[in-house]
Amino acid sequence: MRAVTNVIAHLDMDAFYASVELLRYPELRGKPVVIGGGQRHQPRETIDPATNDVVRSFATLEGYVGRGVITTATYEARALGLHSAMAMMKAAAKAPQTILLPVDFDAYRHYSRRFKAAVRAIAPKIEDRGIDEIYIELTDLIAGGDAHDGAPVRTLAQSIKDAVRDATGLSCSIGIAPNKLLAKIASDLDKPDGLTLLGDGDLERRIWPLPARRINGIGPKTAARLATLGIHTIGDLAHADRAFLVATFGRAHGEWMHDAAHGRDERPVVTYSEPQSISRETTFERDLSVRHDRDLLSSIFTGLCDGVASDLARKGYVGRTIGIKLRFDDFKTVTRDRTIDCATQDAALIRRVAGECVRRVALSRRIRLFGVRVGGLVRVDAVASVAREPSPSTAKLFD
DNA sequence: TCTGGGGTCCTAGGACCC
DNA sequence: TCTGGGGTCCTAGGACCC
Repeated sequence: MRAVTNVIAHLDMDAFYASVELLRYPELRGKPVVIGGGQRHQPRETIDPATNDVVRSFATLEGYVGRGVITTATYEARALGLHSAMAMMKAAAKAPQTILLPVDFDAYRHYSRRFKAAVRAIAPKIEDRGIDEIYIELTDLIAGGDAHDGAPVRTLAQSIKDAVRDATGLSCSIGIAPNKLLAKIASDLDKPDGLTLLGDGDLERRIWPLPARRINGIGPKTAARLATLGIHTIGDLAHADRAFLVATFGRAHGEWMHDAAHGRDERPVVTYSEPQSISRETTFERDLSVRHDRDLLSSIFTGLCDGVASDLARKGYVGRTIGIKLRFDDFKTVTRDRTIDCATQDAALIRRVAGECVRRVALSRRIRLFGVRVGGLVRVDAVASVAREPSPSTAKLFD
């Protein structure tokens, strides 16, 4: 009997937010465009009196002032050196004529639901990995055929890509491999509109030359540490001594990295998971002083608590662990939390407990970011009783 | 010209209980 | 009185991902 080879796909929408915007504004196709920032940069529509046509005008990065970052850049903008997570001010200095559009999460969620439904109609076992990517379990759909570089796999993947395009007008890239780790790397190998199959022998040829950073789970910190040890590629990592990696990075992390570099990964495709926490946070346009901006901070705080409470109610959860996050002007971040006896989704109770958490932090610097989080979630219909604040809290926040 | 917002998971120490 | 483990929960920070 032959061992069953798993067939797992990773599907990643191409420049998702930007591509959704291009459906709406097709005249921007082919131009450098970035999505991000606040809501100040909506396109303006005017009527051309001569032709009666609607004429849109778009903001550019030129003269951008603020703390926004790019969430998505079109491939044309990437060619200019712009990429997601880049500060908009920096991007403006680099390529001021780039068109800037505000984010519209409702639109992206709409297209997200559509592409996932289209995939599900073909392959029902999918794992959500956020708004624009999923893993797809294909093992059972490849009926006995050769899992690797066989026509059935490629045909199936192409039919998924076609279904996504039919449902949304958008392109995606798919990677197919024996596990999630390799499928994820594969989907990135031929972007955009890619379809990459990884089979026997491809590990050494196609994966080992890649930077170690391409392994999902090796971030900037770990990659930098690896680089100081002379480990740059996935192949370097695979050839590194396992005991040395364990000694340097700890048992769990060291063994995981070594296994990953050898393409070993046995995580299943998980079709459902419960949320662990719900949070709201905001970065201020300018750093706020506890002394001079107390009323403003207090009303922002109340707004965050109200937001978390309404998210909990809408999604049907209550939680016991209430916490806050503060980021200061030096970017140092502190968190405080407290677990209460009875789970809640009540805004006033969240506000009171979170306020107690704030009072445990020394507030000597100006504040850049404020966040409120509720964790330890359980479904509201699964608990016997829910805690509520008897009356609106009058406790002062910043005394 | 620095560095968003929403998450997950891991680690490590201390409290507390058996 | 001293000497132990193990298990679980709580808290704070950090790395990482989309």
